[in-house]
Amino acid sequence: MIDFAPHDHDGCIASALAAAEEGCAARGLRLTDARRRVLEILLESHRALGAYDVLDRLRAEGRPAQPPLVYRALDFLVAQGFVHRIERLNAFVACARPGAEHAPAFLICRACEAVAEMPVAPEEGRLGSAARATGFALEATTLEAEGLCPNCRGAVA
Amino acid sequence: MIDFAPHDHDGCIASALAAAEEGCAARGLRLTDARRRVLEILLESHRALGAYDVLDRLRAEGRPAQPPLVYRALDFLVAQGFVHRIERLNAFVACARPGAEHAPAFLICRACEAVAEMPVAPEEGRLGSAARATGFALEATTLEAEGLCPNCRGAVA
DNA sequence: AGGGGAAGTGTTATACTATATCATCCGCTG
DNA sequence: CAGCGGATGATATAGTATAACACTTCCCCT
Ligand SMILES: [Zn+2]
Ligand SMILES: [Zn+2]
Ligand SMILES: [Zn+2]
Ligand SMILES: [Zn+2]
Repeated sequence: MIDFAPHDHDGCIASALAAAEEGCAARGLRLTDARRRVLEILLESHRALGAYDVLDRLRAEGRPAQPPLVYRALDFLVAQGFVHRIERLNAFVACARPGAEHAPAFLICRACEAVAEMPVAPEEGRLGSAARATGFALEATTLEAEGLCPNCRGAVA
Repeated sequence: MIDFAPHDHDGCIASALAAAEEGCAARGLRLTDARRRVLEILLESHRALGAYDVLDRLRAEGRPAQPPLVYRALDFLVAQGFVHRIERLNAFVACARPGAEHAPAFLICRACEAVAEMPVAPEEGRLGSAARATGFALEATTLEAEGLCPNCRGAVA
């Protein structure tokens, strides 16, 4: 999802799952049932879900599950780049560009809670040059913005 | 602290406290004892402290205190811009430029946990233009990077 | 001085987020 | 089928944050 526009979401889900399958196969890793189901739950919407939201959905569909199951699955999916963690929300969102190397940035709507993943390269911005200037070795960056998405901008007073 | 270099830290503390006093006076707000003490604790180091770290220090100096006291003080200090929240760490750090309008970015050393506040303007970077392009109304941005500071870069194997 | 409202604090309880630990199971390889 | 490593089950606990309500303090107005 490059912005907040409607799109072929079924295809969106299918291609993300396919990318995850391929990525795991290529790296000799297993997209187990639990991991796959957690990814599917996150893919259902372009919103960030808390680990316990995911847990609730697993339980709602009849799977007994405990927090560690969810956190293990999320850790795996994040490590493989199929899911991103949203630090501002302590929550998780499915990657909109699985497979491609990318350093994502996020636009988070505070009204509808939609999350859009934008393709940026933070290490090439001012932070990167500032880091280089001070001798800081960048390893991971978080770039998140909160505000109102185009859809909610009109709806809210 | 613009980078990880040594500096006149006593002066650093004094000027930050003075800026907080002035800012409160100018806005008709009260820098109460609790708020001031929490700010002082954060100013002691250029590191991010968790709310419960602050709580422990308050208690260590003989003040009975409960979590809400600390969170209220932190909320106030963050709202006034005297303290910043570090989302990646669920922790708080004293502002290095109190008084000045700024949209801060942070470099966080994963070895010594020092936090440097860098002056950047995220809304002018690619995220800003991407947001504008999609009609997203930016309200707050988080820009944080983790890595190794110059001091720890050599020290770690 | 006294009344009264807003802001701040005290206190208890609880919600939400995340991990440690150890036992067990499953899938693969030799 | 024995053995190994990764994955899951299960229980407990650690760490982060807020709700709710009582009480106090400050400040302004009379
Ligand atoms: Zn979609
Ligand atoms: Zn929205
Ligand atoms: Zn200093
Ligand atoms: Zn360091």
